[in-house]
Amino acid sequence: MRYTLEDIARKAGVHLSTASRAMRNDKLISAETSSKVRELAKKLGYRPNAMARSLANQKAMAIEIVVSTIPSFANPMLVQNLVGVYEIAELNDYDIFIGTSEGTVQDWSTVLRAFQERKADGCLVFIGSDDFVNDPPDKLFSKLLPVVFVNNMVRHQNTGSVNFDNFQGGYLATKRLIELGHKRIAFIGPGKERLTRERIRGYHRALKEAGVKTSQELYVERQYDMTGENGATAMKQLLQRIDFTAVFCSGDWMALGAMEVAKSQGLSIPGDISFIGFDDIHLAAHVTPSISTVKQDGEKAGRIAAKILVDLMKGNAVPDGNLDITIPVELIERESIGPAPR
Amino acid sequence: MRYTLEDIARKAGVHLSTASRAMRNDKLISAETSSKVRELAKKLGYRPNAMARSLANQKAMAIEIVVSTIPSFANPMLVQNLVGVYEIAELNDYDIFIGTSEGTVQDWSTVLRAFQERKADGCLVFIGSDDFVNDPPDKLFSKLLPVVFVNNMVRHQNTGSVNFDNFQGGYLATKRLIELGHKRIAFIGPGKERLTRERIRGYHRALKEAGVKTSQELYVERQYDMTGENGATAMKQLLQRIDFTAVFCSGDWMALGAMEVAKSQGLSIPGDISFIGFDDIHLAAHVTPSISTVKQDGEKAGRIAAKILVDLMKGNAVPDGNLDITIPVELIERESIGPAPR
DNA sequence: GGCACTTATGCAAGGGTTTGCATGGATTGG
DNA sequence: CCAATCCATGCAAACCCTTGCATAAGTGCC
Repeated sequence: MRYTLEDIARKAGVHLSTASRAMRNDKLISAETSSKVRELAKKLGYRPNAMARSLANQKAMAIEIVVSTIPSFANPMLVQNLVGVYEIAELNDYDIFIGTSEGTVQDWSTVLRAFQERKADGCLVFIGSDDFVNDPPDKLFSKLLPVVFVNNMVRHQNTGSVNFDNFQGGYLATKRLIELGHKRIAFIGPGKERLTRERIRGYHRALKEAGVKTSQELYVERQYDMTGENGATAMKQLLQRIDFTAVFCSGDWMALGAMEVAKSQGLSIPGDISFIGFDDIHLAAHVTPSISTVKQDGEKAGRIAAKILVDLMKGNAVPDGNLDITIPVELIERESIGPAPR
Repeated sequence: MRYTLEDIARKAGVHLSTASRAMRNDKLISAETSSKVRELAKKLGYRPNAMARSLANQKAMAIEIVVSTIPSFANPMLVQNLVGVYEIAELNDYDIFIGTSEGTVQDWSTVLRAFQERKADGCLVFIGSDDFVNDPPDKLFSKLLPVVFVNNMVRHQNTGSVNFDNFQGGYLATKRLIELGHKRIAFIGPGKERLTRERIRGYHRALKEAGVKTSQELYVERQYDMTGENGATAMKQLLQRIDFTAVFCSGDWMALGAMEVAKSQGLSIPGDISFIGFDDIHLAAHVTPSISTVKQDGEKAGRIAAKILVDLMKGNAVPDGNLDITIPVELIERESIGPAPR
């Protein structure tokens, strides 16, 4: 048997509205009545109907997590983010549900739908590609649905963003390679992602500072995800057309794929080529050789993003400076890098 | 501006209820009126309020995904499952949200809550541990909330399950090792998980069929997850106390961790020790040496589980035989196994 | 002891849909 | 031409909760 508030009220001998207030510990209700109602509710296992409550409150008490496609969850960084998000969501009584942009990168329909159907009070967007944000429909923002972007940025009303300091990451990694004597440093990554472009900026800055000439041939931009396969393909192209002594990969998976190719061609790591990745996925420390990388605190990013979103959803005033956050990164040195071969 | 059905009705010059039916293409409404209403709704961007609709229908049109903790998503098999689940959910207009059992394995509170608060019409449980199912509260099932278990099994009313043929997997893997001449084959896995226990059964069966004596010392059961760390720890214990030529690991991550330990101790794979894993995670093919493993079609499991759940939620009759499904597995041979050293 | 307050509770509208039943007009058949 | 039918639409209750306002009972004051 599932009880309704009315059942509880009747059995407790009070009015429906009194029971409602009692359940939420409203100070209007006497401590005596209040506890009587609450105990009865507890005994009967009563729980308020979330839909009715949402309807009355005009709050869904839910956050939509937007990813491009479900396999995105295979990205360990996203999982880390999620841990942080969940922590904050739970603390604030928000449920979390999943939406996809259905592959069509430019597709805002999920976000819009969540809002229009009032299934969520806000969205957390984990899509890094530019396409997604270049031309957000006015419809969306004019309606003031709170949205927080992770690894992306859209400045608008009711919008926040959380990004790692990708520029700094690219800079630190490249600088370290230069310190080790490398001059010809290749880059592999998906150029359509905002975060990769930032890393490239850091890469260029470090090269420029050191007076190392950059060459267009040293880039390989893959169109899409940072998968091992893409890393491997890019590596094969690089090996065919140019010589170099180090590779900076915009993602550990890509680094892993690229390293496999190098190994299979009999190259020694880091003897012949040094590799440096990005993300510090769990695996990076567990392969041979272990991968040097730029570490990002994914849980922290998730927590911050969720906090901003909660504030926006609750209508709390958030100082402009706290809406767009950049999180520092850290270089982790492991076996995959070494002095440049002479 | 967000419109309500009443707005649409007024502008279309019809009654609220007529508009409601028109939106759903009810045959009661004339084609003319119907299309007039629908076009107007489309033009104004009207979308029904999901909460109000849920309240009226007594359907949340949502599925809750229950995992033990968020980091479970780091398990690639779960992600594969999710791909399948999402496909079916979307097809049937169900939303998906995430719940955890909050670490306390025995905690059914999330599942109960989803049901009591009517936020979900059914649950998909991705928790393999026995604790979780040993003593499910009657409350739960007496209320007939549809639940489908993946990698676990609870036979009850309104309940389904999807499991891989773990027995067969354990059997095939072990048999292959035996064919390669191995006699002392160790096992590593979390014994509290139903799926691992099945694999152990298969392992024993193969040994028994071949007349190979099994030894208690060859097991190492780790309490919890199939992480690389646990695999490594177990491997260290094994190496200290006994000699063997092959290890069957109940999970590729464990195999990877165990292999790292072996390599770090100067053992050659598969020269000195053969390794075989389970799951065929993406990574298995990309490490050196690549890992032989038992492959499971995760997406298929997800799809089947979701289909069963949808049927249960909709009240469709499901023949008893279609409620508990076992999916075949396949042995994938890679570099990590070879003939037993003599 | 009447007045102004405070405190605890009840009343009823409102939130946006769905849906069984009633109604009114048009159509058919005898 | 009227009764019987049918079709399209309107009416109102129901889903379950929240909340501003009204009411009733209890307190203190002069």
